[in-house]
Amino acid sequence: MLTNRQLQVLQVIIDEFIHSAQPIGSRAIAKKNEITFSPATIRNEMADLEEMGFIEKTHTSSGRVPSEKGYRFYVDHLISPFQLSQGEMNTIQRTFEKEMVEFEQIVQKSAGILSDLTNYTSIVLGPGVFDTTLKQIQIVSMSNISAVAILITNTGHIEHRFFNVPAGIKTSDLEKLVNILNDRLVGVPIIELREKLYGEVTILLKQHSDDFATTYSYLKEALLEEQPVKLYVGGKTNIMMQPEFKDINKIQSLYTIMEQEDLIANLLRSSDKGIQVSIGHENKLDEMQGCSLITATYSLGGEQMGTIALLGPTRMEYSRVISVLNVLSRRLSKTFHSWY
Amino acid sequence: MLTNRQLQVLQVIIDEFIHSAQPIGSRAIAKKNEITFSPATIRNEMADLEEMGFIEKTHTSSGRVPSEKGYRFYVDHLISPFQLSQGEMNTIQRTFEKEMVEFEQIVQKSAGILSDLTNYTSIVLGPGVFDTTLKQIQIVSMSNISAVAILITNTGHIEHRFFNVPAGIKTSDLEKLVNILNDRLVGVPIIELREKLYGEVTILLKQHSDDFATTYSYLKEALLEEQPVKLYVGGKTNIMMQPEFKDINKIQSLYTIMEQEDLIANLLRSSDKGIQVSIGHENKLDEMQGCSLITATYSLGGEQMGTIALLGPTRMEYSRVISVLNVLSRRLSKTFHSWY
DNA sequence: TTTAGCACTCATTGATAAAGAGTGCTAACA
DNA sequence: TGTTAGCACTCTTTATCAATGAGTGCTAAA
Repeated sequence: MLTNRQLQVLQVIIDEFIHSAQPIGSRAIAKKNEITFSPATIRNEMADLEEMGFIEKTHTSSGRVPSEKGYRFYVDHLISPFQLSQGEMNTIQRTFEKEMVEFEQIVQKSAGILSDLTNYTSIVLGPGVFDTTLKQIQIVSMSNISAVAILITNTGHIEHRFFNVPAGIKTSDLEKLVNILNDRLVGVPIIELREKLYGEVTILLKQHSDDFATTYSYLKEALLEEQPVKLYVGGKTNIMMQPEFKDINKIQSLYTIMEQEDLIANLLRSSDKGIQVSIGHENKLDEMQGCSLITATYSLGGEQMGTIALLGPTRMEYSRVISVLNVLSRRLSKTFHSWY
Repeated sequence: MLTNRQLQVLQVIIDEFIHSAQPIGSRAIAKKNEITFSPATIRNEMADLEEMGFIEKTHTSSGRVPSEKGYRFYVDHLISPFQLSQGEMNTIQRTFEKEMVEFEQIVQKSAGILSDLTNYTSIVLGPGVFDTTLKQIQIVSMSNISAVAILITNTGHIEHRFFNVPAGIKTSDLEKLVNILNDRLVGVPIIELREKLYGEVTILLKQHSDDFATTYSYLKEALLEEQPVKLYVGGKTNIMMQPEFKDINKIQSLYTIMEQEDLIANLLRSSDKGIQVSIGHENKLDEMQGCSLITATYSLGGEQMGTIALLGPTRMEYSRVISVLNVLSRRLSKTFHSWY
């Protein structure tokens, strides 16, 4: 549909605009080495490209700027694979070589790398409960009336929940309770926990004293509490360096939306496998107009575990960002794979 | 040193400026009810106040603006106690009434209240290790080569540290180890942990096998890891609403400094008991020029536990902020007191 | 001692002009 | 017939200038 020459022109416009953030005129395009035709010819092509909706003018006599449709086309057809420099690869390598035994830590580090390497804002969604199973439950009594349950999953994730204990419950009772729970629950996938706790285990505990049942009901509640999602954001201030965000109101609305972790977490969680690019209006959130969000998933044994993402202006270094995400998501998958 | 009339004028200037963020002229001052003298008189007084350094002009024929010295004087001598509205008191009350069993939770909520109530940015330093003692250590084996130690303090704070386990160590060995540790360490103040671990316990464990000693050395390292400080920041975007921060660079440098949690934590930790006000240059950090930081401490049984703070422009609603901090720090102290 | 009056200063605003970048169209060219 | 040079035109940006208005400092009168 597009002629070869139009493709060339479009590519130059977007490449240039991504780096300069300035509208590109026909003269500037003609100066490029790979362009062998005159500004007048380019103007004709640009008129066509504009008619097709790939580029826009900021005013009647301005140079051209890519439209969102233009970016979409660029991402789908024009970007060339980007090679990270040896130095950058080394940085990543070194970070992952450091012995890390903790899930959270590695995920957090990744957020840092992403934003440092791209100068955009990174968002990393920690591994979900997808195929994690319960490894152990422990209960520690804190006082006469309260105790804390500690949940440990096979992925090394640890959580604790406080709960109330009825008066008169002895430590030995708690121990008995925790033994029963461990008996029944170790190895159970987290997502099936609710079902087990309400079914099987409840029935089993019916045989015991009332106090026991009350304790269990408190504990059950604590165990089933929705845990706030873990979201790691890196390079939050990077966004302020982009000229399209020199306006404080834009920044403020973006920051405000980013503080709603649930929202962002859901956004990332629902992202499809592999690299996904959402440009401007393709994002559902109004606050993200003018932004692009690029996501990549990481996985363990084919099972999708979490998502890493970069947020920047629609005028984004797509090819660079995509390869950084690619490298890092593979790296993450590999690391997790080597653990389990 | 200052005449009554000068005090009055100074007070009006600062009060007004705090609310309008605009230089105040003599005419505007004369219009105030409590002012009974003419603009010309006020101009004379203002000239004097300026000479003494309490107020400044933005240019030769502008109205006056408080200087930092002016704010300092205002805070020390002029502010009148401020009463929170009944509604605001209720908000606080309601938040604290909700049953909260967790340290972190209550501290985090406090940060939220502070920023909501003042429209500034709140920073809350969670309770330090000051007089917390170890309640229990648990160890859970994660794989052949790694395990996790879980530390529980008497204040309900829970932490976990991963560590490597030499090949050949059995679960029963770990149990033995943890029993020894609990025997020796329960009730020990966290700040003495290092000493104990290196002294007494190391000696005690010398008797056991080499494997045991190796395991212990890994574990010891993990236990003594510096834990990153817990800092809760609320209403980060509030700062963007202040007209003095319409400049994106200023915002960026402030955000960047606030991301250095260690720095901020140290700043707060070193703050003196009670309410402390640092105005503009009184702050040590360059990035905080033009800002005021007001801190309040909360305590348990006379022992200082942590700090809550509000950060805003030097043009801050001091009287309101101070009373909010007062109310909240007392409330926090009270809550913690009722727990232990 | 206080205040009215007045000249003066400076920021802000709007209007106007000049410069410059870029376009679209037309006509000439290969 | 596709390509290009030329040119009139549009629109932004920047500078300059004048008018307005808020506010001051000083002087002299009350």
